[in-house]
Amino acid sequence: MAAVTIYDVAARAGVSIKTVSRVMNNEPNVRPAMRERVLDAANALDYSPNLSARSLAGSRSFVIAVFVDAALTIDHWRSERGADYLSRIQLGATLQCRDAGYHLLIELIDHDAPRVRQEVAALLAALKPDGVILTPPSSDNEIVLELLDKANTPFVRLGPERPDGIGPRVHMDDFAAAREVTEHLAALGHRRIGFIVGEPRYGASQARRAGYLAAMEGLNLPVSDNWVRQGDFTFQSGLEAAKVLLALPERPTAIFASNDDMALGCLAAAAEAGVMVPGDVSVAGFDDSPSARFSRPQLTTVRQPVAEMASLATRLLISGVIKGSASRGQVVDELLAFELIRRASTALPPAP
Amino acid sequence: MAAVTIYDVAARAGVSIKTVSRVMNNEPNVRPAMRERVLDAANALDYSPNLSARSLAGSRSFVIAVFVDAALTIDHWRSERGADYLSRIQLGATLQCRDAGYHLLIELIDHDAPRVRQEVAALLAALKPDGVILTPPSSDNEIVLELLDKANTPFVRLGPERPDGIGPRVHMDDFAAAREVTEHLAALGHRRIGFIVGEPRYGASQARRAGYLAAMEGLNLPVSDNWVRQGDFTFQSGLEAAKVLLALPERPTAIFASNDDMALGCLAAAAEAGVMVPGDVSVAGFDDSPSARFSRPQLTTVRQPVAEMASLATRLLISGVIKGSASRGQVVDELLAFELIRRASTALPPAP
DNA sequence: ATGAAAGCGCTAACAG
DNA sequence: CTGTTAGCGCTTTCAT
Repeated sequence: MAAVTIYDVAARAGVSIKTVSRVMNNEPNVRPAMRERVLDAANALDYSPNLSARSLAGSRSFVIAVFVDAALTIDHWRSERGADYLSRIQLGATLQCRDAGYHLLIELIDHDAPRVRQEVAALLAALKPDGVILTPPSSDNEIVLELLDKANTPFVRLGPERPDGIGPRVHMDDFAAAREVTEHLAALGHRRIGFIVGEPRYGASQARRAGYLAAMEGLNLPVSDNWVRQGDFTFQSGLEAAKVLLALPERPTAIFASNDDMALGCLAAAAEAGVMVPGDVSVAGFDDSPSARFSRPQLTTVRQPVAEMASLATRLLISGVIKGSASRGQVVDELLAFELIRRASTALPPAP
Repeated sequence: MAAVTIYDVAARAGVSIKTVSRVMNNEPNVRPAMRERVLDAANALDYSPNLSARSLAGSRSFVIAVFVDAALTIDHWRSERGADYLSRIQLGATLQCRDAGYHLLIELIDHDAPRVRQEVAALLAALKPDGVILTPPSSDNEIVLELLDKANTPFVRLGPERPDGIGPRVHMDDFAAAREVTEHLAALGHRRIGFIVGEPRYGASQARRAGYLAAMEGLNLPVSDNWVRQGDFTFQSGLEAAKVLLALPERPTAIFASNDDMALGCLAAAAEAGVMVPGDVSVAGFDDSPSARFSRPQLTTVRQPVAEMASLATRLLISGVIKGSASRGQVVDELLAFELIRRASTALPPAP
């Protein structure tokens, strides 16, 4: 059962291995008749080129790697909640890879361990991936960006993330999305709108807060420092922040949490406090996670085009549009549209 | 920026490349002092062996592949519900791989397309993975099993699945679990217990039904054909089956659905029909999916040790306990424990 | 348009 | 214990 190699195909087709190689790689300079003959031989033998050999000899590995934060991802997997972000990435990226004969590798990286440098360098040296997709917060990790650049490995930074830093980005406009949520609440008649900030390590957290503040200012609505609470994207932090907000003497009639998990925490806090949602207070989230639809009431939130971003990133990488450090001059900055999803958790404020 | 190779390390350490190879692979027959010197050189140069070269030259590829059904997985990803099974697999398998310097590849395979044979053969030829983890329903696909065996690729069949067929298995006892759920309902006082069967293509479906029937018989409880409805593991099928069950003249006081999605369908059907859960009818599911905890009331269900199964399978593969077709004689059959999770959806039957 | 030769970076099978 | 010599299966480069 020795594996069938390019030599077997060449022998059967009566050509040189180079010709077989040409055919397998769709290179030019092969007469149609010849190509046909080689293809027939390959089919008859069930030939499939060995990836390692191709990768070793050539410049392509047919592997796209996705770098995700280890601690975060494991946490999400363990909690069986929130693994949703990675699932969407996998959906978008895997399908593209499949169509192009590529393989997708999810790699956990210890985003802020002292050994990131070594870990990532080793990964790149060992795998030599044809492209890397960076997810937040690695999209903003300068060490990672530097190593990718040095290794001349094409990569795409998946947003949201800080606008600075090198490299191609595929992202969405968190600022605009947060502004739109806030304006939606204002349009319903809310004037006292509370906000729960996300984990500060994420670029998205700042962007969303800025969007909220910009909307409030644009609408000439007052913003009290008391109404802006710090959270960290967890259910628990949302619950605690909401507790404080709901206990305020002049409490907000609406709370906008920077993500769905925290918004669910708000719902829980409201239930505990005997406050009706949306009767007494409206709650909006961000992400459109699956749980946003299982909650009672269902959450008004923002759908992020995560699968679409991953899909686009993968296509850019595979197509060769992005070419490693060679493309540093060239700017790739794709902005994808979000969508405000209005559900039952936001409604008119209570009559005064 | 040429990549650093084994020659660079050998030169710096003043030894032959073979010695470097020995050190990198933890082979014996290297004096500690020598090993130290090589390690120092490797570190100084940030050397990391090229995976493709190792794979091409040697017998190991440091890749473990997980075969999942394409249609099913894409569907789960799209619906953003149920992707949970794959997430748990990834949790268990990825962590083990990471610890051992292996990489995990999730491969979608078109389980019942005419081209499975070619698709899987190509995958094995191209990747030469050190091991393959088969998930249901691929665990039962004879073509896949045959190809794996022929390619001499070690593999583990993740259960539940049919007991027949070759190869090592890591699974849980669906029969016993279903029996336990049924007995739990009976212990609460239920005598008329309905059952919703799962998608027939899954071995688990039969096993769970058998467990239900065995429990009923063992308890001398009547089983009416009317109480056993066919479903297909979807919410919708659970909803429809439950509608029928609830409309029965002498309707069951408890419904045991073969998975959580269908159980959620039951909850929806009950709500529609104005039937209280668990006041009027108890509902139990199977899987302990995340949504089982978001539902109202929360579902009584069975927790499957999916991550543990994947973790064990990965360890078996990496450790070399399972050795491809060479091990066909040797029986590996690991049975992992499930857990009945009692939540609010099951309670005493209504007073007659 | 096709082919021959020379590696890619590593491990395997021997030699010493 | 350490080193030498061949490949692994493919792509590259350079002839033809």
